[in-house]
Amino acid sequence: MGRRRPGTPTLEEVAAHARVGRGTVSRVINNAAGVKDSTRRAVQQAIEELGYVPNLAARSLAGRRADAVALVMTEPDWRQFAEPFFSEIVSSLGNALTDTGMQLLLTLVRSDTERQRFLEYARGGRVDGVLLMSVHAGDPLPDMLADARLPTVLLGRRSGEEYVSYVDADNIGGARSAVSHLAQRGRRVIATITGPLDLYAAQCRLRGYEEALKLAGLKGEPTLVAESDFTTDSGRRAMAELLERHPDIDGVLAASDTTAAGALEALRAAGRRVPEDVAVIGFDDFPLAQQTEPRLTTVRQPIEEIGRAMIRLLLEEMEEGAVAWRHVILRTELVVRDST
Amino acid sequence: MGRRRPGTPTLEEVAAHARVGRGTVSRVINNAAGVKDSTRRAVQQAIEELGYVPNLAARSLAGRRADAVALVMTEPDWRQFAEPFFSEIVSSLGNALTDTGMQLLLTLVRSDTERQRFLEYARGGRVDGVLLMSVHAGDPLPDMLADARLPTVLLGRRSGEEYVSYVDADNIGGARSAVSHLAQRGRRVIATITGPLDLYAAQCRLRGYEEALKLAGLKGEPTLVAESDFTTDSGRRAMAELLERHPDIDGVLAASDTTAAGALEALRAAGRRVPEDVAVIGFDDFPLAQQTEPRLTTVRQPIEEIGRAMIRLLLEEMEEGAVAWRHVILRTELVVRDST
DNA sequence: CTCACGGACGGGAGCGCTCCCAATCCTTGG
DNA sequence: CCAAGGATTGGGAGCGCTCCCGTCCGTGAG
Repeated sequence: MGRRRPGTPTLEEVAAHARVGRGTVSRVINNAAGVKDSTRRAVQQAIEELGYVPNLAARSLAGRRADAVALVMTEPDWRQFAEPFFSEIVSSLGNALTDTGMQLLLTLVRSDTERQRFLEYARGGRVDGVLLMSVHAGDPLPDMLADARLPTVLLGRRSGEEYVSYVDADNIGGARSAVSHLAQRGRRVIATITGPLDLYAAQCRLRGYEEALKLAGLKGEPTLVAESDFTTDSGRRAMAELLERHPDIDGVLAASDTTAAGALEALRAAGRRVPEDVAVIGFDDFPLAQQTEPRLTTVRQPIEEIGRAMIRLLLEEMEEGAVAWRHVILRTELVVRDST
Repeated sequence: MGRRRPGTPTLEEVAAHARVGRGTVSRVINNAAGVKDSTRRAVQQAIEELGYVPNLAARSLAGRRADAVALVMTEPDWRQFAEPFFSEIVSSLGNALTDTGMQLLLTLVRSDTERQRFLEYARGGRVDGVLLMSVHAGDPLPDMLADARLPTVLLGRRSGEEYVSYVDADNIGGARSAVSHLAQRGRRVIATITGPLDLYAAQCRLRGYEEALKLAGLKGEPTLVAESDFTTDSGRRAMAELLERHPDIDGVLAASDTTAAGALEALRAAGRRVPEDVAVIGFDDFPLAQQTEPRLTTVRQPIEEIGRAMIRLLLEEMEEGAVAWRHVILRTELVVRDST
């Protein structure tokens, strides 16, 4: 396959055109110090005139870096692709990356073939580091990346025993404070709609729910727990199911705002008033949470900070060569609105 | 910044270890012909033992290709990120790319800075070609890419006068056949919920709607047209608005299945039966269309084929160096279900 | 006027791979 | 048994850039 692009001018040609040496042009391009102002201008003009664009492959080869990081989504995430969480995270990563000059590359890993290809890509040095979206329990990719000594940061963790670097929110604490809040408002039959339980984050939120029930001296029953997959639809279904099992429910913690939105619909359909009959709390604090009727009380995840923290950890690992793992757990915050 | 990864073995070292020449190892890696079987095995073993991974920067520099293509989403698309269309397209592109050995890289361009950075990335030779998601009217990126002589293929076009290569569905024909179908079933007051009209595709669907009305001898009124942004919510709102303006509406063409789903909700809320009182047609034929109540009659876009066609065009341009523009318009198909 | 010193600048030495031609090795046919 | 011809193989010549060291020039002190 002949994929060559037509002859772009090279550094050398720019140098000749500006009547300076190769090194000087390189210095100008990377705006390093130690170039007289007049020279710099001359070089810049030559670059302009020739329409020079640095060849990144050559730079990468000589400089031993790629100036790019990958954000990988593995198959199970893919179904969450449509959820706001995803686009919010991508945005925050993009923001955090802007002044490093690195490109953010999203890649999809849906099969073994694709995983293999991505590994070759990453190990081949096309990215300096890898960010992984919410990894699921058995995902082998993080370890493969760690084995390849590629700087890697997970969003969330696969279990309590995670060694690869990660940034996570305090899901247990968030869920606990939400449920405590419900209990304080006098709710006595509190149900929860969890996320997919192969996600550690979903497990943690469930644990926080259980802990808070115990603390409040309320009884927890398995029938008060329904699983969803974070979609509005599954939230609606789960809520309907819960209502059928426990018509006396007066409080619900949903695993995400999207799920909570579905729960609200189901409650409305069942003729329950929110918050009078049933109080509802979401999780995440997406913009969505302020558009529901009533506006949603929810547990805020600091998404912007999560993105910043991930990039910071990644840069640190790149700096020192992935010799240590760092874990950051960010505090969550209960945002009280009209649904409780 | 020191982003160097620890010393991976090089081709040369593999060659030494297998007691062959550099060229032979290269041949084995790229599994080119002309290597004795015994030699090939020896080399493969050496690769295995040393854990060799080819350095892609070097390959890229020497081979003048990147073995990667970018899929760019510009800001206005970003809001559609959450729509199923997007993930379906990405999937189909991924499928179409599997046996070319190229990596698919999604990149986000949300600002001028990011556009500039992406251009440097692409012009710097880090990708062999660029795919652009549904471009909006004034988007300058396609032309910038064309100027840089980068193989580029758009999904959809910006106007009827598009020169850059693109793959599009026959939106006019699809809308026309949908509305004709409504007319044949005896509907007389047919409204439409369009997509964002700065998208040419949305304009085309509107045009098809108008043409079909004329053909059926029905009157078209501006008040029968409402604009949406492809979301379920906006579909619901648009439908409510239309019903208010024309309580006698008996047929609706929505700009997408998502919008149609919103319309269905609004109709239900208004106490209209579908299809008895009002017939509804969607556009796209997403899985969603079979989950609504009633199941949606819709205009099918051949997404898998769109993906395949985009990749095919891109490969052709890469092959011959972007000397010609190709346009492919794929036929759409009316899928009749229960909503008409 | 001479000498030391520091800021600018030039260009050699790779980075690790692909391309390609020349050299070498085997076969096969006479 | 020998030569011709195809199958294999080795390795030189880059690809375009960064790194870094040595040179050159101007300046101020002696």
